[in-house]
This record gives sequence, structure tokens and C-alpha cells, in this order.
Amino acid sequence: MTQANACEHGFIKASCNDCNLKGLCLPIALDLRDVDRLDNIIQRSKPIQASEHIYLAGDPFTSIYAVRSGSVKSYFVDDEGIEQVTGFFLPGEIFGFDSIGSEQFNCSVVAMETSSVCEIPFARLEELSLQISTLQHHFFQLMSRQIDSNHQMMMTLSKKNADGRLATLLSSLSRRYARRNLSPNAMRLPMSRLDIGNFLGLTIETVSRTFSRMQKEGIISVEGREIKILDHDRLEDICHKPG
Amino acid sequence: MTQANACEHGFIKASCNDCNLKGLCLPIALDLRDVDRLDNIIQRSKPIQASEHIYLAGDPFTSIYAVRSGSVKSYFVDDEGIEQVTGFFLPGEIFGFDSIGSEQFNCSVVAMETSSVCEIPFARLEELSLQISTLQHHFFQLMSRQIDSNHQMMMTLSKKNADGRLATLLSSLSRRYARRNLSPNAMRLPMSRLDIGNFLGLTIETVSRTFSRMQKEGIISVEGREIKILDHDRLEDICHKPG
DNA sequence: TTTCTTAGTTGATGTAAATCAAGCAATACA
DNA sequence: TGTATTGCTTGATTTACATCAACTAAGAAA
Repeated sequence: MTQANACEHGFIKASCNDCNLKGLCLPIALDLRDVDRLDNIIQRSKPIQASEHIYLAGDPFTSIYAVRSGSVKSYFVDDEGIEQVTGFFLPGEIFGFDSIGSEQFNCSVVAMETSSVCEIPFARLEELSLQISTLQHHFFQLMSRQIDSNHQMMMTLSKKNADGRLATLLSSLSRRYARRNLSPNAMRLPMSRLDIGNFLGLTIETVSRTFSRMQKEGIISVEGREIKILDHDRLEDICHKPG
Repeated sequence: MTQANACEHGFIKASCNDCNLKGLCLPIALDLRDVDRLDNIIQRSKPIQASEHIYLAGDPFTSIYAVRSGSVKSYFVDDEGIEQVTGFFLPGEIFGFDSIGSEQFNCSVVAMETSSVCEIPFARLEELSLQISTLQHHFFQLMSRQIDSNHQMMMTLSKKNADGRLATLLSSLSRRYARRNLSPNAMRLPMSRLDIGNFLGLTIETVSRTFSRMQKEGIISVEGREIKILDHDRLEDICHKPG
């Protein structure tokens, strides 16, 4: 990760052109001039500490965000106070799409470790999207993929057993690490067992037991949050095995 | 529902301006001239019979669709042949958003009863959206709301018991009927118990027993697919009761 | 140092929903 | 006319996961 420097305004001086995540959150096809125009509307945060919020459900919606470093989770709380984790976001991934249709944010987003984000004021992004057709197309695509990935999640929650759910999450994280040219075989999970259980509709005990079982079977190795995937093929099998 | 007439080209002669669903699938703020421009790119299907497909997963993606009459369900099948129903769509609702990010459709969509749909070629919609900013905004909003509604679904699947899941579906259908000025208290479900169970992550037996139980408790009345909601308050309670 | 707190693991028991099984009613079929 | 077939319901049994409970290890606080 390129280390960015804080400039006098308190924001981080950096450019999308220098950012090695460019291909993930922006269209690769965007030419330099257009990247600059986008650069001008984007605000880069100073580092956010673990468990600090980027925004809270109910805050007025003005911007969407990209993760620059670290990782965040989004969640909402229903009328009865029941919490639902709705997603984990890694560098290069964009969050806030669920709130474009509202005046306020529908979810809260909190840092799971020291992180930094790029804030993209949505009204200005819309203006730019009218002028840069690839940008409009790109954001339609990003939102579409999020809908598709939510559909996968519905399948996971409604059809898979505990093993399948956890394997599916590990496989997803592994693929997302690989996209950033990090090892798909070894990772430090940024989220707690409680977060994993909440996201997957399981209790923390079941998550723990499932990790242990998969370790005993030689599919993964587990040392707290350090996970190694020892047998990708069997992990994929478990993702798809009827449960 | 205004009855449209088939014209010589085999398509249905009708205009968005005449359609009483306009406020649902199109922005209300759109002026007549812009509606006409949209009208020109939209193709209206002749009636589709129950269990006929609008498209199949794997078909090349070129268009999104709006339901004009009847109702459809979307679903996909994973590697192991397990099916997941991902949504039910009623008149005025738009489907196909999940496939914008792909070359092919990710889901199949099938009519649950005799239905008709409006086909909106996506490339042309994108062009128009560059010219009509309210249109661009509208589609960002629609997609955003679909992401938000998927998040609600994740909560339903991961945190609610069978009662809560079924109550949540009934409540959602009731609200969507009401938006179209139909009774929120009496409805004929277009989908089978199997579809409901598949969507909610329950077996058909559990769906049936849950309907029976809610009927015995005087919350709803059930006669096959004819459902009456007798006590909205208690139905809402069940939606939110911890499960 | 000791004590407290937090995150995670493991075991024993309970339960909601799945599974297995039988049946009914309505429609299609021959 | 009787006979499948389909969609749904209801009952008996099983099971995967939740719940309750105890325990360990790692920091943080005193």
C-alpha cells in the first residue's frame, strides 16, 4: 500500500492516478483527464481507528465511499434492536450504494481495523456521470454486481448449512484478496467471530465449532484470526454441497 | 389495468403516458417530451402465459424489464442444481438489474400467471440517462432500493424464524399492493407454496404449517392462495419478534 | 503481581424446522 | 366414468443448530 502524506487541509494528499486500487473502484478505461476531474471531487480521510464509525444509520446521505486501506463492516439495527451485518468491505470496494434511494443512510459503517476511505459526494458524482459515459456505466455495473452478490448471499443463507456458509465466506474473501494480488491462501480475518456469525446467520459457538471441524479435516488451519486455506478444492466442494 | 391493443407489428400499442403504473417504474418528475423519448425505445410484449420464461440465465443480457401486468419470479440455479428464488415482481416493478454487470443474465425470470412486460434495451437507456439527468438519478435510486431491500432479506433469512419470515413476505406484498391502490387486506398470491418456501429458506411443509397456525390465531385467513390479513398489527409484531 | 475483561473454544442439552410419510381436493387425462 | 397428477395439508420422527454453561488465553487495569 502506497503511504499517502497528510497535507495542510487535514485531508490526505493523494491521487486516484497514484492509487494501486484504481482498477477496482474506477473503470480501467478512464483517461487521465477524467480521472483528474474525479480526483477533484473526492475527499480522502485521515486514518480511522478500529471501531470508529464512518457514518451512522440516520445520518444524512451525501456521499458514497471507497475503502482505501484497512476494512469496514456495514450493519443495520431493526425496530427490535436486532443487528444485521450486511457486508464486509476491503480496499478497492465501494460502500453506501444502499442509501442512494434515501435521504439518510440505511446502514451504519464501522472500521474493523485502522482504515482510510475516499469520500465521493454523490451529487457531484451524478453530475460527472452525465458527462463521462464510462463513469455512468461503471457505477451501474458496480451496483448491479452488488445486487448479484446479495442474491448469492440469499442462496447462502437460505440453502446452505453452517459448513457451507463459512466456506462460502472464506472463499469470497480469498478471491477478493487475490484480486489485489495478495495471497489467496493465507489471511488475517479483520472481523470477529461474532461479526462472522451475525453476517452468516449463525451463533458464535457454531462458527467456532465449524472452524475447528474444518481444521481437523485439514481443509484450513486456524490460529485465532489467522486462517490458511490448505485445500481450496475441498473448500469449494463444501460451498456447493447441499446442506 | 388499462387494456392495451395489439398493433400490426405484434407488439402492444401503448404509451408510458397512458400507463397507470407510471409513477412506479418512471420518475414522476419526467416531462411529456422525455417520456416520449423513453417510449420510443421501450418494447411491449404480448401476453406471456404462466410458466413461460421472459429470459433464461445465460441468455445474452441486453435489456431490463418492467412488469406491466401479472407477476413474475426470478431465480437462479447453482453448480449443484440447487435453485434459489431471488425475487417476486409485481406490476410497476423492474427486474434484470442484477445482470447489468454481466454479459449474460445471472437469473432466469418466469411468469407466475399470464403477464406482460415492457422491455427496456439497456444500452439505449444508458444513452438517454446521459441526456436526462432525472432518468439517471431515478435508475440509481431504483437500484439502490433493490440493494436495500436485499439487505432486509438478509436480515429476514439470517435472524427470523418461520413465522417472522412468512409474516415479512405477506407484509411486503400487502404494501406493494397498496402502492397500486389495491386492497392491502385481501390478495391472491401468484406464487406456489414451493416458491414461497424456496424464497424464504423453508420447506413447503413449514410454510403450510405456518399459514395454518397464523390462521388459527386469527391473524390471517387462508384459502389456498387467497389470503386475507385480519390483524395487521399482530402481523407486524410477528415480523419483528425475535426468532 | 493479581484481578478484570474480552475473544474464543468446547461440552451437554433443548428445540425449531427438516425429513419422512400419509392423506385430501381439484384439475387433467384416458 | 374412473385414474393419474399436482398443490397443499397434517402427523410422527429426526437432526442441525441454538442455548446454556464452563473453561482457556491474552490483554488491560489496579
